[in-house]
Amino acid sequence: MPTNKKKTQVTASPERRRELLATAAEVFAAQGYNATTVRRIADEAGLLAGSLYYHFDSKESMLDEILSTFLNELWEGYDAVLAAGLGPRETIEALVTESFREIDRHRAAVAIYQKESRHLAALSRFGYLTESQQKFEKAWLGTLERGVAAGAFRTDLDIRLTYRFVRDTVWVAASWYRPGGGHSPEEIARQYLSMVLDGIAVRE
Amino acid sequence: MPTNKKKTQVTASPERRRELLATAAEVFAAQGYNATTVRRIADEAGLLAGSLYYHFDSKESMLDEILSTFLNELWEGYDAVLAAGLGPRETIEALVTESFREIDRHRAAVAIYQKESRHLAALSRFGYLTESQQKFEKAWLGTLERGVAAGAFRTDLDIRLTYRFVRDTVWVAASWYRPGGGHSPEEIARQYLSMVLDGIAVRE
DNA sequence: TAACCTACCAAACACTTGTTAGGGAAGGAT
DNA sequence: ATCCTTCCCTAACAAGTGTTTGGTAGGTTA
Repeated sequence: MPTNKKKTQVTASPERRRELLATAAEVFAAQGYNATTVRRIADEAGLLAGSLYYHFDSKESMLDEILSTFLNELWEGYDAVLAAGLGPRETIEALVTESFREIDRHRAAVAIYQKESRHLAALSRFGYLTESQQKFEKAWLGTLERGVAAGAFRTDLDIRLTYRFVRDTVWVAASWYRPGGGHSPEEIARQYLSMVLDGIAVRE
Repeated sequence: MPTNKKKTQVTASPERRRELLATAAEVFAAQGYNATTVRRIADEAGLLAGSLYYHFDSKESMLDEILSTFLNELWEGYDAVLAAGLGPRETIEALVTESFREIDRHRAAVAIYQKESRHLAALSRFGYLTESQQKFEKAWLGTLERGVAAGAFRTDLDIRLTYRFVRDTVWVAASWYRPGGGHSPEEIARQYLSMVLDGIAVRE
């Protein structure tokens, strides 16, 4: 026998899995996870509800795979940035740019993450969400603190407020961003960084 | 007979209604509307599921009342600001401050609004959500354009991107804000405005 | 040809959901 | 003492939920 697989799904082509997960992610993002029925996903994918269980253990495991795949890719990019040894301002710029690239690639997953991660974190299966969020906070807050110490960022701001500000401004973009909509991720990142770093008011 | 009331709920004290709506809003905000069962709300309020239908027509009408009450109060404040004839920068400052006050007063409703408004807007019953959103965009975008024309705001930014940026930075605060948590709404508004207007970077 | 594997369907299962109907206890008004 | 109003409970309903079981068409392999 080959290497032990999951219980239900004995054999399956990875391509078909990805297809189904993509449509599932789209529906989850549009309707919300709980409001989405397994039959709706099947409809959208062109098969019947029960047939999904040939590919996946459960509705929850679909969500799990969508989110963990996204987070893994995200941290690949983040870790590369954090390991590059850049200065605080350049690190922030690189993190923001990388974030918008991830939104471009995984906008459905990001939207789901934002809507559901809070109450999903309560389930032990999704414990990695809390881990990721802590690692995230450590990276961003640490960089901001480095920047304040190095004189790159203002000292008169509450640093935790600043952190939440920067974090939120980046990720809520997933709620309105549509790929191929005039602005490239890099272009959006540039404008966002310009606003966050220098403000929208005219200098005297 | 007294003035005609709704179908089911013949008589009821407005105070009790508000109590129940408050706990319902809290649960909706924490778990999401669809993930919240009517039994869970009843549990939290200390009565049984069926008893809620003495006070309300349906689960949906609870949500409706929560959101419309919030939006009515919000527009009371906004309209006052917009009618004051302030300059663009002062208008933005006043709108942001007012927004944080509303988050302070209706944080549960705001959280619900953010999570659910997108797909609720599809239902004709919640058509006022779309109306409100359009009015909202008109007010903010208009003020920003006025500011650009008057030389108060930068001209090199995409104005719609700026609008979404300012809008989102304000309202996502509802996801982490907790009343009585050190910062007053006015204090948070001051810091947010400082970041949005002048940026977080140190000036040369 | 026969055996096998992949990917699906058809039909049902147990359970949860929002909602309703009828009743009753407490208390004020008559 | 009787009635009425307010507020809740008990008990059930029908529809919709995620999931399972057994079967099967069509291609690949032996």
